[in-house]
Amino acid sequence: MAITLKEVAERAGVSRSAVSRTFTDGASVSEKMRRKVEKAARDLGYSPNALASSLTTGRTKLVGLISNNFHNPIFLEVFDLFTRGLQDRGLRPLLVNLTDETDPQASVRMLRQYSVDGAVVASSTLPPGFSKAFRDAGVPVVHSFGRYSSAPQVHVVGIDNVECGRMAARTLVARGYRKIAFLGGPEGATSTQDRYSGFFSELGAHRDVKTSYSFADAYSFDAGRREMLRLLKSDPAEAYFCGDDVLSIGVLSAIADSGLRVPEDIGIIGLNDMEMARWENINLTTIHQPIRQIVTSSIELMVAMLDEPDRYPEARIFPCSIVERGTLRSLS
Amino acid sequence: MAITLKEVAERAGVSRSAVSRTFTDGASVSEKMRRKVEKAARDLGYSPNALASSLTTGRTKLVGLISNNFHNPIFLEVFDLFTRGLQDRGLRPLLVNLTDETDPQASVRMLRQYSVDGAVVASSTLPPGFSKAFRDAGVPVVHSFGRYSSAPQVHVVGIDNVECGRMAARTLVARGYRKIAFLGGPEGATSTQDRYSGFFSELGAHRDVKTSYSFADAYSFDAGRREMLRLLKSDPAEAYFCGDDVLSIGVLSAIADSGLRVPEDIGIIGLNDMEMARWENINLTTIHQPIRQIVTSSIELMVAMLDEPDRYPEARIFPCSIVERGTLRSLS
DNA sequence: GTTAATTTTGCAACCGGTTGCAAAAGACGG
DNA sequence: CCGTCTTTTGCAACCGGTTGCAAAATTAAC
Repeated sequence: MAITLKEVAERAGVSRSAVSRTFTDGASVSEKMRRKVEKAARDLGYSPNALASSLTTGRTKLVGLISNNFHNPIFLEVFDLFTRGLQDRGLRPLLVNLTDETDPQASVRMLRQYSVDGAVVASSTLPPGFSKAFRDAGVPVVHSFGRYSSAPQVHVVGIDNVECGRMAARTLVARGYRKIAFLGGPEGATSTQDRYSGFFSELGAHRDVKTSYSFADAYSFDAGRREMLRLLKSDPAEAYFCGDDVLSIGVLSAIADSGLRVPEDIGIIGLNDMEMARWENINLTTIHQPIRQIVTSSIELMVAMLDEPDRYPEARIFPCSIVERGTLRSLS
Repeated sequence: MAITLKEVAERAGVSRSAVSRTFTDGASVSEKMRRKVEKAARDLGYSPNALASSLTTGRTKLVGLISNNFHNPIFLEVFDLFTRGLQDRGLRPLLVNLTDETDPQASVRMLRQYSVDGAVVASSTLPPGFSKAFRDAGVPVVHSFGRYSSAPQVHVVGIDNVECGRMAARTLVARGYRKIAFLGGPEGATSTQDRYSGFFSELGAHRDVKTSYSFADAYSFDAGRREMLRLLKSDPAEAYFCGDDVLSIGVLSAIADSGLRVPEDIGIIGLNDMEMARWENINLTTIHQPIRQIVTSSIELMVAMLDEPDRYPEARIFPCSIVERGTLRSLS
């Protein structure tokens, strides 16, 4: 159906190699030849078949974009940034939705069938072992929003969730809260575990602070609301560090329904600083996660790995910062 | 790097064709041969190269998933549904972000280079001409959330936006509002235009209703809030039909800030019924758009077209319905 | 046990490109 | 104008598969 190299060659009256070379930059073609070929190509509406060429060059410019976070609005921004960033570099994202698939091998096999040049795992909940499966299969991989490890097996770009936990704890203590709780996201998520451990390691130094914790079963409004409604039934804490902004918003809604006020009766601090957090009717105090930088850096790392597949694995950690809005009582 | 057909053939001591046939269903292979080949393949960790086979079969199982809506949370759900639905049918979504690209030809060329089997345009703002460019290039295309036309040039799956406009108008009139406004999304979007025309065609029959209209410059919280703050300065209407839920939420926030109450002072009706609309702290009355059905139907249509590329174009229109929540005064 | 009908297998050409190599063409110097 | 060096071009093999066709192997029928 589509026009092939051969047809262009025939029309231009040159060899197939000549046509191939005009469309390969860096190849040796005279100006005269190039013009002749380009004319023929234009007349015929030819455009080279990227897949066929990948067969010999070994590069498809396809990059697997793998995620299981299709319910958290911040991931729409993540996808936006990734797709645009990859496109700008001539790479094509092959999107893989892991929602109902947890076996890394299946994804690895699939992406190898399509000869992707690399894979980006964009998820804060998948375990490090998942991305390792790609590396073991010889597929360059970057785990964005993944767990930081001091001896990373694969490239990781993200934040230090342990430090975020500490930061939240310090902030709450500084505001004078003395009965503090951790309301985490899914218990199995690495991000939840790390924030938990940072949070409580910091609070360990404060013997006068009463602590408690629980987990929501998803990073979602409903999960947050449900869990908070449960907590409100019996002796709630003075302030909660929530696993995520969207969870926090559910929590806020539960509190509002119960007739209590934020921040007067209960303080809330979230994490992510998603767009909604600054909506005037939410106005959530939260910890900012530098999504844009994480994505940009992930793409740069991916691009670097295409030229240097055995690059020594590194972890790139970006600092987070508190964004003060209206859901914690003020310092003074 | 990866294991090839030839290596498996050598190890199994059979011809390359034999190996190829064991991995092609419907091909003639004896049980004995199949076992021999499968053993060799397993030992070597072979998996066939989908791209190489596409060269001869003419099918890549790649489907372009094209959108420019990377800021509206409902599209995260749309992407979720599309990726899972396509995956379930063995198709692979190649994601194309059109945010900073408006020339259809560039996308068409790119997707042809990757020999996609088809393309899904998922956007309520792209003009019909955009998807037509794919059809003209011989790429099977479905425009999801696209403009309905009685003589569609390409397959369209979506809702009747004109009827939605009418529905909103009827609802507002029935609630006794007599000073009614249209607060649309981007003026250039086909969905905005259609809702506008339906809305005012219905109101044309009511001479006693005062009308007005304006447009937000994006389907976003900020745009809605900004526009509403402007409108509130001078003689606002009694009720607004907003182009979209996320716009409505921005509008609600502006109204709350101004000290007015919803629905007592101003009524709001949105469109989409996104997840957030039913959050207890938002509780938006809106028009439900059956996203799940639209996506499922789009995928079915896409799959059908793979077998029958010249299928006669059809429009599949799904009915919308009003979801009554708390932002319009009650009927009584 | 033969022979015919059927199934399985391998050969070789092909899909749409790329690329090493050697021949052809141009550029340069004298 | 000739010889040499450099650039451009075409040939042919290859990338990793598929497939029509005919030969080989089975199976069925007698």
